[in-house]
Amino acid sequence: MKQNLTPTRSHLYEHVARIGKALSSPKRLELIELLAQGELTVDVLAQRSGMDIRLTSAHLRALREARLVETRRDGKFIHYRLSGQDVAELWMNLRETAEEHLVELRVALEQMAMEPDALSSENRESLLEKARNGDIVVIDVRPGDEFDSGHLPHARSIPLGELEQRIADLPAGKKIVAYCRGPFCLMSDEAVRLLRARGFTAHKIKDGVAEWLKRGMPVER
Amino acid sequence: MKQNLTPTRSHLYEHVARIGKALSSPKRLELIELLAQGELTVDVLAQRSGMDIRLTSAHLRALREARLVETRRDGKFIHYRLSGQDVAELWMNLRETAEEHLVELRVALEQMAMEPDALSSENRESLLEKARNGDIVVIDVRPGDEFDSGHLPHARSIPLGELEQRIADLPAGKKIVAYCRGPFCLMSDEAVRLLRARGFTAHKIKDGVAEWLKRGMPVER
DNA sequence: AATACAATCTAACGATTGTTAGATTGTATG
DNA sequence: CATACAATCTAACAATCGTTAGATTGTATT
Repeated sequence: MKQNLTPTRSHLYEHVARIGKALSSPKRLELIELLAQGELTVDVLAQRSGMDIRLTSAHLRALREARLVETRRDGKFIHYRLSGQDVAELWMNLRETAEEHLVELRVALEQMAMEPDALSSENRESLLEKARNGDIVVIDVRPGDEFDSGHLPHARSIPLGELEQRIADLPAGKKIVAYCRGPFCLMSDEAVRLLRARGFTAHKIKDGVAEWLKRGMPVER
Repeated sequence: MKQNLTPTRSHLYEHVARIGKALSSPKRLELIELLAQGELTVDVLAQRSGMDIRLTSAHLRALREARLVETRRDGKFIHYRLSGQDVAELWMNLRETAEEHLVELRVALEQMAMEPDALSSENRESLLEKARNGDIVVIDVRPGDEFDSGHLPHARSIPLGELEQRIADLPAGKKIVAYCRGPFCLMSDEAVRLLRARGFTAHKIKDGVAEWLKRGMPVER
């Protein structure tokens, strides 16, 4: 990293490329996506991403050097968070551009996930409306702690692992709408499969909390 | 590039990371910025970026493999263009996030460029209004061919190199507003310096055509 | 003080990238 | 058909990066 005293044009691009570099690794992108849901410690990030904690730490270091994440110490634990809402939006922007232009990605997504209910900005509002009125039941199938750190309004927390036991709690006649972490998360697909097998009318939406926020929709705690 | 038959979660991030990788090189970012103004041939890109044509070609190849650019053959020439408006917006998004979080970038910009007129979305409209009424003169100091392929409404093309000779054409009493390629381009700064030395009231705006378009403003041909 | 645990640091490797330079392909023109 | 030129391809090198594993730091607990 040659740091000349008089900065030139090319230095400007080098700085921006630092951010690009931080976004050039699949593992780092996964970490950013996890952090888009809220602040997390290194070992939780390691668990959720399935990486070794040392590798996780190394990638977080790279993200911190690019100023995309910040840290906070709390006793033995170090909490990482995105340095701003704009970072989460940059990740989603990158993901959307990839989905737009990379056929391979679209194919892979179609193979893995079931077709979700389309969610334009109008029917995001109407979904909220129906959920408020109790016409539909919105369930959040992420682990309970993720629900606690922020979730869609009027959503009920039913972690995927507990869905089978708690399935009787759900009203038989109503349409169920499941969501999880976002477009790359498959827990809601699993939930919909299970619910349909038990005779429910169930759909998934692609949105996670981060996507919901990006569209200017409210999130509850 | 291991391509498994059954795609997994991690494959999804790998695809997105392909886009990130394409954005991880300063030279490639410069090419994207140039292309954000419109379609260009390889040798023009090489000239404008100051790179060897072979290196330019290699970087364009990387961009094409990430599907961020597309090509069109016209005789001996191959024209490159961004594969969509979203790519230009992704670049600007990346640049804005870098500017937001990297102090070094902000410092470098301040050292190199003069303070521009702030341009919120309201006074973008009012700038347009004043330019239409003839209260101010908007000059585009980029090379003439860049002006031809798209410019701000009511702007006059006065390439930086010709400004000194044509300075008499400008109305003495009116405020001059100069623009060029965007925030990383310094031609408008040079123009403002020259104009002020000759007694004009001159300001620059950071916007280039791409930034202007991103804000939903009209562009002329 | 000794132990436990979260997190980082360090060193090492193999793989990937950026760059350079020469050779080659493809198209238009005389 | 020969020449000119745009653009790509190929080979090679040094530099950088991702990953692994062991050693170390810092904080809380006993």
